[in-house]
Amino acid sequence: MLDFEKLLNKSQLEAVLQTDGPVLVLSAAGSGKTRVITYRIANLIQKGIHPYNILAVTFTNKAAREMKERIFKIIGSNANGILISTFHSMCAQFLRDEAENIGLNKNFSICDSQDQKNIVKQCLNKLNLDDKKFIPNVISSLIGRAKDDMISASEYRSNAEKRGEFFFITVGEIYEIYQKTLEESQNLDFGDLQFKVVEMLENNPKILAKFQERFKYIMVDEFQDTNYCQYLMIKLLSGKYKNICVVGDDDQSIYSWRGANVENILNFENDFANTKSIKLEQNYRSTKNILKAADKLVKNNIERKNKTIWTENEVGEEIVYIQTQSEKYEAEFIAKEIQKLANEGYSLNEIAIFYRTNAQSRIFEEVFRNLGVPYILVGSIKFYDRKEIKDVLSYLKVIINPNDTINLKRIINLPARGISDKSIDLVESLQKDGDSFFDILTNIVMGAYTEEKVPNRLVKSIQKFHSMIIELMKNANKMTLREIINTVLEKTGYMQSLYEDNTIYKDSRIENVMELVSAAGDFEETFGDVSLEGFLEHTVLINDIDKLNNETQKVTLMTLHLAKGLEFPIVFLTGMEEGLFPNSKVDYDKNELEEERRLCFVGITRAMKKLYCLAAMQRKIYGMTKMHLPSRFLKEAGILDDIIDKQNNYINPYAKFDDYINKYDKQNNNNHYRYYEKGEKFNENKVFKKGERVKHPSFGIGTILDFYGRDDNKTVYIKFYNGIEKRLILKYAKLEKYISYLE
DNA sequence: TGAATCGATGTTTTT
DNA sequence: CATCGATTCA
Repeated sequence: MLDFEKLLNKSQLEAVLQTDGPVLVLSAAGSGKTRVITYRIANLIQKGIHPYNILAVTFTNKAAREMKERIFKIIGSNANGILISTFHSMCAQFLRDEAENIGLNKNFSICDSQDQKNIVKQCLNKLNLDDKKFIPNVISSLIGRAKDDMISASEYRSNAEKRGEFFFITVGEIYEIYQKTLEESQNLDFGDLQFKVVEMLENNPKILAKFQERFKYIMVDEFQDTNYCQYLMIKLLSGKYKNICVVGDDDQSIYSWRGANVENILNFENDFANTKSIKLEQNYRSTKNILKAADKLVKNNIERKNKTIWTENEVGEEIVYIQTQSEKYEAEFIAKEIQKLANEGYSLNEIAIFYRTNAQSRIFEEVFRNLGVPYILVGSIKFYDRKEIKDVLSYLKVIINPNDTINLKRIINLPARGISDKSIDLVESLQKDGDSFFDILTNIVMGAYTEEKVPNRLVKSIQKFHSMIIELMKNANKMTLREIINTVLEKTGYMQSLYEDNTIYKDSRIENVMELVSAAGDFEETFGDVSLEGFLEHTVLINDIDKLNNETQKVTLMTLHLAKGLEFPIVFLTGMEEGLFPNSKVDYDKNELEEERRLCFVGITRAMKKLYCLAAMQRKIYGMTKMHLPSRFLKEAGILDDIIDKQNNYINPYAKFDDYINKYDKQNNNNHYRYYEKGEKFNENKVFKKGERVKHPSFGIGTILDFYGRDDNKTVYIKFYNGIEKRLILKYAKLEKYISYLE
């Protein structure tokens, strides 16, 4: 028996023991919510609840896996049968289990956001719409949001018609065709997985009753990130026994642009009668200094549940703020600092570097590679998103389900086998109701059409392709995953085409495809699942971060979004600049600034011992060098004061942004660090460069003409405004940079 | 059909 | 700056 009273603090204990009825756990960052969830599950099982009746939902596979590991560590095989899963994997599983009862093909494919975008593009073509006006990215995200909100295509359209909004009426039309395309190809997108489950539960009382009976106890992690559809699902599933425990933190809601609805957590008590609310406010992760900054920052948000976050941890080190000349020196500074930290005894996997946008990772990779800092980059281009991987996966999907037209069309002429886009159009024109694309191919092969309708040459090409697919389908049953993939690579000529490819991608593509084969092998070993279906589902629903393991001696690089749920002793928050973070693309009027601020809060609260905040004065964005002021968040968090001294003609960066930008000397690109720490003046500079204007306490303002010597003897040659030219020992000269914005 | 070139475009992205 | 996609050219 576990002694919960010893293992948990008062509120944690309360949350663990309160097993029945709706429970809302508001857990501040680092307050041990995973601990609560795992012990709560342990408690349920100890009380005699069968694990089969327990469901725990998370958002990432990593979180799910960690939770499983921790539970099995605590109570071992007693936990067998428990369902700990992400919303999406869980839904995919439900749908496959119930496929027959709801008229779904059990072998449906799941398409990712890239596929979604491509399908939208196809729909635009069909409807003859301008993709400048109806940007595929925007449309697919609108469709995604609609599904999150449980709005079907027809509803979407009729809603728009009621409002008389032309743009959205058209979006509705696209949505309708998009949905038809998916259905015909027996594909589900991420939104569908959940939408269909809710639909299934709403329309089939028997199925609903079965699920309700099974999941007597339900727990949801990161509840602030749930969307309306997920919320409904949870409400339905817990409808009978009402043993629903949700855990979340409204201050860490950073996915509203993905349909997450903070209201779900804010209104939980109103929506579930007799909710027991528990607050976890003691932080076990960070030092007082770090926590103070995070708390100070997030208090600037108006829309939040009021809570105090506190810790008994040590005060710890001051937060370090560094401003560098450019993004390159930002990276170099960090590299050197990492070296220092490593010498102090920190291991590299204790260090993380966060940034707002993926583009920022590039310079870190470059600098770290040059300086030999081992790093692991999480996110950005995901392995399974790569073209060559998607190609091979498309083949596999077609082998499982030849009616998957979306993927069939993707690979039918890849490598080229004489079935061009025109040929595809021709084949489609022969389509009759109920026929899939593959059915028509079969008909053509069977000789159902005359030479006039389908030219002989095309029939031959299609025959070859068709028999190849049939052959692969037959063999797939008898082979291991690895063998299947290897056979596909060989028989389809795809591997051959990679070798014949003479672009710069050749080597990496071959390498990646090999990697896929070994990933399939790993999958067989780890999951003991040898089914192709299982592997394919894994490839769509898994994310890079899921593979992140803490064993490797490498520094972690990732976006702030990916950082949620993780913790590191040392954290570097980079690119803390106005325009970048908060990002200038967010709509400040639509509360999106508050979400940026929460993102910053998430970043700060990842740090356990030491936090560095970095900003670059200038940064290349899309090839253009732009000047940036330090982020307002630094000021809000009390990390950076009003550092610009008005007496010295320096303006307050938070007051006159444009002035500062316009008048900054853009020629400035000498190679030195230019940084100052908290409390120091903006003009703190030990290094000067030729042509720069300086201010001397007695001689006044002048221009640097040249330098002589080095180190302590370094002499500077200055021509002052009153005509006097002087040679001065730099070390003793008490020079300041002189930058006037008032001229 | 494939290479080549031009030009538009670029916030974050659990699944 | 770098990438992707569409159009054009061979």
